[in-house]
Amino acid sequence: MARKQFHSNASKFLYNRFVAGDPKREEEYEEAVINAEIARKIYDLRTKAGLTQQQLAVRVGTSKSAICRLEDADYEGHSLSILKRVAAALDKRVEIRFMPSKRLKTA
Amino acid sequence: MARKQFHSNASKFLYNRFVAGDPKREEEYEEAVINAEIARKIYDLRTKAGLTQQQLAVRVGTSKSAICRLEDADYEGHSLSILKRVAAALDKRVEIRFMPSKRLKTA
DNA sequence: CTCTAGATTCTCATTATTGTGAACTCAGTA
DNA sequence: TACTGAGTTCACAATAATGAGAATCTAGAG
Repeated sequence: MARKQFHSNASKFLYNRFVAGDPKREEEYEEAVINAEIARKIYDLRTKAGLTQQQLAVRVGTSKSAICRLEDADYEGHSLSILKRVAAALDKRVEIRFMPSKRLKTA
Repeated sequence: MARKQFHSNASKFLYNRFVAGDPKREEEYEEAVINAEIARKIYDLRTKAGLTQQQLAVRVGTSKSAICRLEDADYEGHSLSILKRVAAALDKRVEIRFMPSKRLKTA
C-alpha cells in the first residue's frame, strides 16, 4: 500500500550533508533538523490517524500535493499558519518554545 | 524609559474577548493564545537580553517596526522563518511540538 | 515645556508561502 | 499487461508575510 520512503532515513544523512566539522554550518544544520522534524511529525501524526495525504488534505482544506510538501524533509517553507491548520485537523495544537541553543557559546 | 503596555494584560482579556461560552470559538481562542504567547515570549527574551527593538532588529536583520509587529499580541501572521531568525539572534532555537488539544473531544 | 529614546501604527512594494492541477513513480492486484 | 491507490514533483497563479520608512505616542530627563 503506502510507501515508506526516506522519512526515517533523511535525518541519518543530514549531519553528514551539512556540518562536516564546519562550525558555521551548524546553524544551517539546526534549521534543517527542525524542518526534518516537522516533516516527520506531520507524517507520524497523519499515519497514526490512519489517514492518506488526500484525506488529510480534505480535512485541512488543501490539496494532497500541499500535504506531501509539508512532509518533505527538505522543505524549508513551513509556516505557523499551515502547521496550526494541520494540527487542528488532527485534533492537536501547536506549541512553540524558545529553547537554549544547542550550540556552544562563542568560546 | 520603555513602556510596559499591554504585554501582560493582553492575555487577561483574551478569554472574555473570544470564548464567552461559545464552544465553537474555542478554536479561535487557542490560536489567539498561541499568538499572544509568541508575542510575549519574544518580548521577554528581548528585554531579558537588554535589547531595544531597534537593537534586536539589527541583529535579526530587519526593522524595528517588524520587531514591534512580532511583539503585538494581536498579530496573527507569525511565520516560522522569522521566529527562527529571532531565536538565532537571541542565541536560542525554536522547538515545535504538536500537543494534545486542550479542547474536550466532541462529546 | 522641550527634547529624546523607545515603542507603536500605518502603508505599500517586495518577497515567500499556499493552492492547484497535471504528470509521474511505485507497489499491489486482477 | 493494465488498472488502481498512494505518494511525489513541478509550475504557476493567488494569497500572505516581510522590509522599510514615516508619522505618532509615551514616559522620563533636563
